[in-house]
Amino acid sequence: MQRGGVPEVVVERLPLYVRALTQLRREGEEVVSSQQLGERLRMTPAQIRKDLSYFGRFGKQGRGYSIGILLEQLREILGLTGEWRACLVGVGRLGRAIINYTGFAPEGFSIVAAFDSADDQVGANVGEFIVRPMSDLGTVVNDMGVTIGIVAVPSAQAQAVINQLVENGIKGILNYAPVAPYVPKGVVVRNIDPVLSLQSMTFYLKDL
Amino acid sequence: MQRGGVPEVVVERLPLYVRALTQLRREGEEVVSSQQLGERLRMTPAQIRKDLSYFGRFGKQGRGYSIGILLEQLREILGLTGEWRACLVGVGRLGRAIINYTGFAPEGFSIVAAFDSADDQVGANVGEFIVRPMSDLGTVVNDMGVTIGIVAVPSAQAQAVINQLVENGIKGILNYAPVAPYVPKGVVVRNIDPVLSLQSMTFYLKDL
DNA sequence: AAATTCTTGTTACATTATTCACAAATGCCG
DNA sequence: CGGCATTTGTGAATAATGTAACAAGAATTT
Repeated sequence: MQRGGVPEVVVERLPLYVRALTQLRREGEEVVSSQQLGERLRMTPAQIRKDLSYFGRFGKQGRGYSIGILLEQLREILGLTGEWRACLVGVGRLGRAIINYTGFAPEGFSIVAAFDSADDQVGANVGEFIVRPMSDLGTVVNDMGVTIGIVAVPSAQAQAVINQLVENGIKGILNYAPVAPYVPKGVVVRNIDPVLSLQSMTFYLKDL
Repeated sequence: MQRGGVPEVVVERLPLYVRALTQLRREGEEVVSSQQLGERLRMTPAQIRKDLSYFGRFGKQGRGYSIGILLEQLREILGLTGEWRACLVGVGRLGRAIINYTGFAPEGFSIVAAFDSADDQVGANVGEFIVRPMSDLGTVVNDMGVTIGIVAVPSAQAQAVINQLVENGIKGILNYAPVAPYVPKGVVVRNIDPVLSLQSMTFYLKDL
């Protein structure tokens, strides 16, 4: 349990609601019940109602939730109303793929600079960016209002890079390196690690 | 070593142990205590011991765990002793990045075929593969012993693709599309969704 | 070889998360 | 309008997960 008494598991489900509601709205719906939302997301209506109740009372008995209103509220709660600026560190294959990934921008996350700790990458053109040296980090973070760092460096360098990001004021880290990084309290980390996912999957597959 | 009765959260932590132990072994260590392992992974020693106790008794009092033995046991438990063959569906930008990702092979996961549902991609050369039409799926799954499907298609097509994979006998799905797919019981899904990760991160960043 | 220090595996306890169940609203139908 | 069908928000009950505590075994020291 963290911030304002809202359990972290609950916070992690809110984006799911945002996504489902967005889709429903695109489909022309205006109202949705916890029942319907639950069917779509394959979770119990009770859980949805309970989750939402941590933040307020958004529904109407006998009717459900106004999609527009709930969506707006959730986006506000999650801090998704503005633009979030991120910098990428590591422009190897993975980093290049991340730069070219078109899924971030529509959700309000923009990559505004690319760094690499290897000298032979610095100065190179990647996507629309010129790769910068790590020594530029402080300036870029301050000047461009960067709050999120995306880490796509080899695991051996990941912790060092993350330390540098944190020292330069980065508050959120999206880590693609296969390590469990240490960060001081107040810095938020999310790990993206498909190998771990596969390795727990095989437990269930192994003698099917 | 029974599967029924082991909490899923525990199974999801085992790969973390495997990774930490592998690293320790590379560093030349032979023995590790739950205390040391806990420091490395930033979790309590009690949790590690409890997790392991679901599967057997691997440690020695007063000494700790033999890294070699524990590693071997965990790899066995997770089904990581052999090679797992996967096919990729979707050879857009994301799919191409996945094909070229070098992190899977060393862990025993190999991509052995690439598909696309768009006709204009079929026949194209991607990495070392010639992109196949979805109609080849059944044959490939059978002939090449593919058990895992990696989905990297636009979200609108994801569910349909997943249905096809399941119909053709795929048992595990690594889904990169931003949807929560429906699969019948017995099929295991893991979702990779960096946008969701960012969207829950911002909750904690929004008024820092 | 006794005392001391470690460290496991496990049981008991504490905390966290999910589901249930129902009063109170709301809308709809005839 | 009255009755019926919905559906929320929530407190209580249940289930799941995590932590602490400790007896017992093993290594190390004296």
